[in-house]
Amino acid sequence: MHSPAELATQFRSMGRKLTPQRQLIFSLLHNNETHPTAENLYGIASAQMPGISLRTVYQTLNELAEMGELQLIDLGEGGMRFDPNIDDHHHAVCSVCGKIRDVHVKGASSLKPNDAGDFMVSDVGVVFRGKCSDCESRAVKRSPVLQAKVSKK
Amino acid sequence: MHSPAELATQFRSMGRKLTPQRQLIFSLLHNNETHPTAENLYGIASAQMPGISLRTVYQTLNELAEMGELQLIDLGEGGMRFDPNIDDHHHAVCSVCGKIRDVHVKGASSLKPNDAGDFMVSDVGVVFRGKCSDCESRAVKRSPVLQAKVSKK
DNA sequence: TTGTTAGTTAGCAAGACTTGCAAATTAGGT
DNA sequence: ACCTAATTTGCAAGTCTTGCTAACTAACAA
Repeated sequence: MHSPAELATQFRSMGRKLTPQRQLIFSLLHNNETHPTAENLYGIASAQMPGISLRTVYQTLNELAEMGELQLIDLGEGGMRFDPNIDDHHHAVCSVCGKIRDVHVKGASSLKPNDAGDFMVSDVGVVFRGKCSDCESRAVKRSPVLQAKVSKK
Repeated sequence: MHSPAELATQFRSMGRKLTPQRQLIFSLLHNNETHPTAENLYGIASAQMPGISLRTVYQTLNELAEMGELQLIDLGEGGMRFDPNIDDHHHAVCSVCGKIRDVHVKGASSLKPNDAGDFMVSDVGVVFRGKCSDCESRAVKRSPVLQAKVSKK
């Protein structure tokens, strides 16, 4: 996603208005790596601008997506996630905490479907599922063995 | 997915009943490569068994998914798709006709996230988006150039 | 065959997420 | 300060899926 300032210019050049709501949403998305849902953003936005509506958040997100400023991610968990990172990247999803990380994948763009006739690939998406380092270390700390050690004190 | 007969045995060995509804759904899924939605299956099932409920279709699909007999695919198009193919495979989605094809991808399982710390990968999913051969050839047949040729007759 | 009962089904209500709509509001130019 | 088209709100509605429960039935035993 471009910077809030650049987006502002772009919106105006399209004959669209630069409302405080839009500015707020631009700023909340800028450098945001949390892959928020619309509801997530609405929660944060409400704190800074009481009265902003969820409808407006959705609307602005859709506009940005149409402009190619956001990547939409649907992991089948009941809500779309919005990613302002539009680099060529992929995602790693922790099945414990649910967090999504942006990851780069060497060789991803040269992957090819082996048996799909003459399918013309225009985009490749890779999703890794597994356990992130935070959850892994937390699991170790709470493992039965270690807990036994602790409780012997 | 295992064969309907094998699923029947498996269900019974779990103390579950082999109802006509389940048998029908097993048969509709067997060798089904259309990646149907619950609604799709309900439509076909209703034709053969008027009165079967959509609720039952969902229920059976969820049971099969929990048993690891189905793969769930969510492409962010507003409905889960069910895939009885549980081989190690991936998907190619045509952005014109929406059809999903099962594809094998050489090297997919050795892909690694480059910058996600110590993320422990347990599963990798690849989705190709593009245009399938059917839609490609259809586009050629209807191209302006060819249409001009045809209209000159 | 009949009886028993735990597992299933059907149908509807409700929940989660997202969009349509129309009235009220407002940014940006005159 | 005024106009007007764009935007925001709030609510209703749409889509997909699940919760709930009364009615039903497969499976087993006598």
